[in-house]
Amino acid sequence: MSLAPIARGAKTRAINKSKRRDHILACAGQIVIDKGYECLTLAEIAKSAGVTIPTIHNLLGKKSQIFDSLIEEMVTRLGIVLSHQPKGDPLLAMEAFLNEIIALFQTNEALYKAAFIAGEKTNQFDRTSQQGIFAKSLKLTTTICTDGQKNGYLHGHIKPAVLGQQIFGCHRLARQDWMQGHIGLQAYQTQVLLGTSILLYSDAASEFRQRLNKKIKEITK
Amino acid sequence: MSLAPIARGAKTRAINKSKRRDHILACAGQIVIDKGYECLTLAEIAKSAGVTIPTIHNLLGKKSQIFDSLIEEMVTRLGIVLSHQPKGDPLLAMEAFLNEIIALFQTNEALYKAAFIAGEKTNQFDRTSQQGIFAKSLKLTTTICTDGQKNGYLHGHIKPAVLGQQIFGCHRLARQDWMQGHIGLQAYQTQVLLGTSILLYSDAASEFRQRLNKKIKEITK
DNA sequence: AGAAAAATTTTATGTGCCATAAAATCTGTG
DNA sequence: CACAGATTTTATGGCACATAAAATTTTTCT
Repeated sequence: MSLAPIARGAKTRAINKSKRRDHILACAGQIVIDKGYECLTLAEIAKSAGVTIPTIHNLLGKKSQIFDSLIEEMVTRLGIVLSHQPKGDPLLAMEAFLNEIIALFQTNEALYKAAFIAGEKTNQFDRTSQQGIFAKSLKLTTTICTDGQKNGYLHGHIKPAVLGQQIFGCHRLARQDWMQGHIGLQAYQTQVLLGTSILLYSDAASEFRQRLNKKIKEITK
Repeated sequence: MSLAPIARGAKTRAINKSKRRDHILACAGQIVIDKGYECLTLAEIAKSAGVTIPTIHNLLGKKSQIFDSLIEEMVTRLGIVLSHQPKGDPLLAMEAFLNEIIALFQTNEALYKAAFIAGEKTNQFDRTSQQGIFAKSLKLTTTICTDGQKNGYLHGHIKPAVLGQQIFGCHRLARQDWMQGHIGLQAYQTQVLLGTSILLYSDAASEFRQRLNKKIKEITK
């Protein structure tokens, strides 16, 4: 009995496999964009990609793993946004952060929405992981509050960590509403900005407080 | 050709039908309590109720309608809580409101949780209806803020309607987290209370502000 | 009581979805 | 260009919801 034969052509095959995989994923993404999340069935993907269902299983694994893959890219892009350094007073920093997120979602609203829905269903957005977008977002809002205190914008009567978490909550709630189709990106933005302003207002030093009050009035007029 | 025959025994039948219906619903509820939401299949209900699947369809309609029925009672009870009149300063009123909700959910946590999940999936909690728990909750938090302003607890720099909505948001977000199993009822309560206190703090008059600050410190210590 | 009428339940069946084993096909390399 | 191994497909199964039509039960009326 000889040694097991060494696999030949492994590299080429791996490259091709990856290409086929990407093609199927692209089809899956397009289906979500065109027909919505609930139409993303294996049969639909198979038809669109010109393969059979078992091929999809073979290349991408279980259906939940298709979601995983779809989400992966989204998480990466979101991660980039979340690693930007905040600048200016807390309101400006929060606004910049928010605007970047909205702008990102606008590039492909349906797909991002679907990815979030899928991520929630499959518990993809590991809330406990320090690497996850959850932790990163929270860290960002908290950092802005901490800096805001250092630079005299906030009193610190309310701990920056607490304030940051509350503001992060505004983001989460608005995103939920958006994901579930109750509001659009425009309202998403407004809703978060209002909540953020009020929360900052609760701990703002006098001068900054004026600015926030003006902002709040402007939004709610 | 004579007249169509008049249905006989209609009343008795209706009563019995209702009983059978209730029995099946009770079984469905028990399944949710015992085995969780995802185990609530027609086959499971049928087995537990000692009937066949088509019988369930006959008595309760489509599966989504089973949820509707399960939710109905919950919404009624929640509606009762939501129609209680708030008393005392805004913090006390908000606390009373919150405590009633938590106490209610504690009576059968699994079932309430399942009902909320189902309600969200099937869009049961008509967000637009003035009769819905959504509108009622929002109205309650807003009323507390309005009263708080009248009685000098709040400045009114932030419109009571806006503040009420933000506080309502705290409830929604915490409930989401609870529904999705990320936090328990205890944390639910704490989270809402903290958010509420901070939001009230943002517009609180001097004396009340002290009280809120103490509360916030107490929760976040 | 017992037959007729109507409601109710069940049997049988269909559809849609995800999933996998085993057979058939294709691919890259020596 | 043949072969080894990777890849795809055919065939099949399981599970859940749903419904038509047959069988059964219940109620009422004589």
